[in-house]
Amino acid sequence: MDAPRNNTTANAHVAKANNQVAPRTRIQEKNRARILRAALHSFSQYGYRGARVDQIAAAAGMSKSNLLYYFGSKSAIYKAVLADLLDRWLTPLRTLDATGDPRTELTAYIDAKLRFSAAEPEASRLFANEVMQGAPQVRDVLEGPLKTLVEEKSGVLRQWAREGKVRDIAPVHLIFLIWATTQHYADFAPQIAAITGTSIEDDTFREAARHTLTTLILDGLAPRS
Amino acid sequence: MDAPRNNTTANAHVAKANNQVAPRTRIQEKNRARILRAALHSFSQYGYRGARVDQIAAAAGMSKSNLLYYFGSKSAIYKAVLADLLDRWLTPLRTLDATGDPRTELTAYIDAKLRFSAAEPEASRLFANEVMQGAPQVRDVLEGPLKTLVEEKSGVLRQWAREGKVRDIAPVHLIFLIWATTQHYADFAPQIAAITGTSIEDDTFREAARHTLTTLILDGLAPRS
DNA sequence: AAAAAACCTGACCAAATGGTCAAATCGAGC
DNA sequence: GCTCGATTTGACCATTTGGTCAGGTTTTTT
Repeated sequence: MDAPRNNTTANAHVAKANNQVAPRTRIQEKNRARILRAALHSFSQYGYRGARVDQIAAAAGMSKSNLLYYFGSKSAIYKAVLADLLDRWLTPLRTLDATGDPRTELTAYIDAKLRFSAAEPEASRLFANEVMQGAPQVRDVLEGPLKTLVEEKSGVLRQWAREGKVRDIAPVHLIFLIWATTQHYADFAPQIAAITGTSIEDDTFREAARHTLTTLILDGLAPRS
Repeated sequence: MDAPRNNTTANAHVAKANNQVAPRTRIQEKNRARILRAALHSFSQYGYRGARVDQIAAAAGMSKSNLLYYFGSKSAIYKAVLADLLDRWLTPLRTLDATGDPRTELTAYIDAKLRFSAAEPEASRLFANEVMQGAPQVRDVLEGPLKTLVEEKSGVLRQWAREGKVRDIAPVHLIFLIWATTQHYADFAPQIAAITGTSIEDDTFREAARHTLTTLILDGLAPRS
């Protein structure tokens, strides 16, 4: 994808602001937020290639030119949306605590992931899309911080196993199972709606999913007698 | 998406053949197969909108014009690929047998799904893509045959529960769990590669996934004492 | 209230994209 | 080797798409 466009005199300040965390003005703050929201919607539904800049602009309620005033290019919008998203996606796993009780910790983790799927299904889908397309933008995050984090939490599970608190199963596959199942409710929402008539955004349904998942996982993990 | 194009005199025979199961000639058979293979590759990686007709043609080793001679439009190719795929995707669940032993049946089902992810990761990704975009082409299949099938197999699980063979958990969520986990290995292959350095196509890795999954699920499903 | 900076737009452009078509080539049956 | 339908292609087209730009309007600063 493209490098950010050359800074013309007209908007050098914005191009600079794009790479900063905090927007300069109230208007920038508002418009950047609206763009990111609209872009998340489009990118999550159509993927990078399939999303259309003018559609994002329309959804954000502004002209395409104005959108490109804030983000110099399509790929710049995409990268901004993705950066915004990664942290929220990664956070729940970080909180898994080795000193806590496995049942409590895993229950909390599964619940957090299910809530994320319910609260931000589009974020989940965008992440899925990016990864499915070979993770061109986030590969370094996957190979770096995420890999490290998974190795660390695998260590937690192995430690629990040594302490006899859980069974000795392959930790990465358990982590994949939790990711897969919790994200499935967001990523495959249309399929789930077609079959069950409801969605993970419905509290009752989410509670049923949570209950079934935690039951299966925790009892499957319970040490054999 | 578009309706198939009008049959011009030049290729009415092909337009007709497109809707038939069997191609007329050896050349048609070969070229249609090459197109479908190339199209699966592109659509699974970029989604419907993101895929490019000329790219598919190049990957199939023919001119764009020639590709459009066999399939009159982009959406016609897409529909053909998807139709090709649906059956293979649905088959494993159909074989789940109420009269069999739950452990045997579920193990076989999980294994079949994992093998599908390993053998046809692109098919799995294309299906994921289609569903994530709201299942515009396959919604009727999801709401019809798939829903019926899921309800039938939910009945099987409930029956096993009544017979005391498995615990009484919400059947659909168990089915979703198996779908999610097994497809995850195909759909999120780049993420899995980044973390583990291998993929579900590797026999050893698939065996580890199979073992962890079946262990957790079967023991999680074992009746409480 | 000026001046400066930030914000916004419509007109415009080059490249890409899905698709058409007339004409050339191929290949099996006679 | 001729014929006729099947196959293949390159030239071409209309539309879409990401992006630019000159200039106008609004907001902030002084």
